[in-house]
Amino acid sequence: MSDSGTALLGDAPALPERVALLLRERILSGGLRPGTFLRPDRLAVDLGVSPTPVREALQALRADDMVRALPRRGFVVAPLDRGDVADLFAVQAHLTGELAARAAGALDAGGLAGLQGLAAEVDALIEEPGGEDLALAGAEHRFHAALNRAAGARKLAWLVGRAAHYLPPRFYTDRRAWRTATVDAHRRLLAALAAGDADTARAAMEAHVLDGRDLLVAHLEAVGFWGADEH
Amino acid sequence: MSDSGTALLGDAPALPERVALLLRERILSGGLRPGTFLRPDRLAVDLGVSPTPVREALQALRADDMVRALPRRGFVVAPLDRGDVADLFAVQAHLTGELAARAAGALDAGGLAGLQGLAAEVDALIEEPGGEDLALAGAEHRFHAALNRAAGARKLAWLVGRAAHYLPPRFYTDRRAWRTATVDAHRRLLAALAAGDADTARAAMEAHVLDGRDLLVAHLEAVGFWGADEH
DNA sequence: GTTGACGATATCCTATGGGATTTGTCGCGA
DNA sequence: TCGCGACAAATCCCATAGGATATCGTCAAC
Repeated sequence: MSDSGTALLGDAPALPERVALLLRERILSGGLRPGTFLRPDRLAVDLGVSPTPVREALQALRADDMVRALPRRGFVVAPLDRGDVADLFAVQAHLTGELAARAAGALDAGGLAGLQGLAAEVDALIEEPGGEDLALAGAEHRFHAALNRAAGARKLAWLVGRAAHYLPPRFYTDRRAWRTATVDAHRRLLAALAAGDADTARAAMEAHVLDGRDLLVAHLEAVGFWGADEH
Repeated sequence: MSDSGTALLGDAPALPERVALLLRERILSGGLRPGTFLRPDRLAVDLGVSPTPVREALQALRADDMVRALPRRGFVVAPLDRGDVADLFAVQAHLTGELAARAAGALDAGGLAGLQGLAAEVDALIEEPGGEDLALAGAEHRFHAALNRAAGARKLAWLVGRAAHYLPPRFYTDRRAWRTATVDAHRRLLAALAAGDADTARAAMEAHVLDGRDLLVAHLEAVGFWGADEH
């Protein structure tokens, strides 16, 4: 907090959101293990920001159930076991599948063309091996957002977005397996949407989400997230 | 900011949470219609608190998708139509039912006795016609929380808690129909739990949640929440 | 009538400080 | 020696003030 304010962060979106993103990554990277205590004021000085945006970021993490508030005592990183991840992605797959199925029934020609364009952007970025992770993640996000908008179910899309915070970009964008699986999933999904086949769209989307789950689980295993559990 | 700080609020839980509760009630009561703009600083002076807890409360509402943030322009009350409510409670019923089913399989004698005790507290408060709404809502909450704990699915319980913010206490505790339906639902649920009958427990709980949905819908109709929609 | 720039307003964040509560330690008594 | 109560330190929670930046309304110019 000596010289220039934001020290180790970029400066594109709002500050609380960037802090929340950083904390989410630290938690899922194993840097902050479940049970770790977080002191807001200390975090603020460590990150080089003031307490206000840190407070807000911790509130956001609390809404994701990634930290829990201990009144007058700070925050703790919430527990997360294999069962939790399984539950989370089971719901995620179900809801995302439902959204895809609804989109299949509600999509007009223009909407379909728009989705195809977004999918093409994603595919193009996937093909580039040295591509920007952030650009790829952004394109993927826009694709899903457009699909959800087409489905016309705001609250379902909201729930999906909540749970999606458990799968940050850098845990999948650089995985070769995910890249190949994704182009295939998008292809099958778009074919189903074009045909208005809700059931196939649902199935393709569910499979896509479960691919993401497998990636996250593999990552968590790799970093030893579960610690000394009974394996 | 003139004299004593907290002017029109109680003082039991944390301040941001109380502000969030108050805003949630205002929105679902029709006082703040979807599309209404909210200015954080103005809200702060109107409520007689500082901008800091208001910021945090609005962040919490944003996590519930009850308001949306417009960067540098404040917040808007999020849209909510009949389809949204239907979706929300369909998911809520499914997840709550799942939790009940798991509890049926995982409950030991002590846990069952504890739940029966909590249910008895709820029933006692329901019988008292002039009973305290807050006490009843608190007892009901503890009952469901204990059940969710017994089910051992943290993330499912978390998702249920998010969506539950759409059903504030005062929209159901004073409804006679809800009171009679609730004692019956609890009785059937406890019987199923005692017998370890997961399917019956699930069905009873789903019906219980859908009762709550019907109450909310009736309330929203009564206050003219939907406004000039095509009915 | 449309476009451009200017000033007012409000948000977002920083910085600081006080009040209240919890934690940790010490001393006392059993 | 062990349990218990009180004091001190640390920390959170919230209030307040102030500055940097983006948006909106207005007005002049083309």
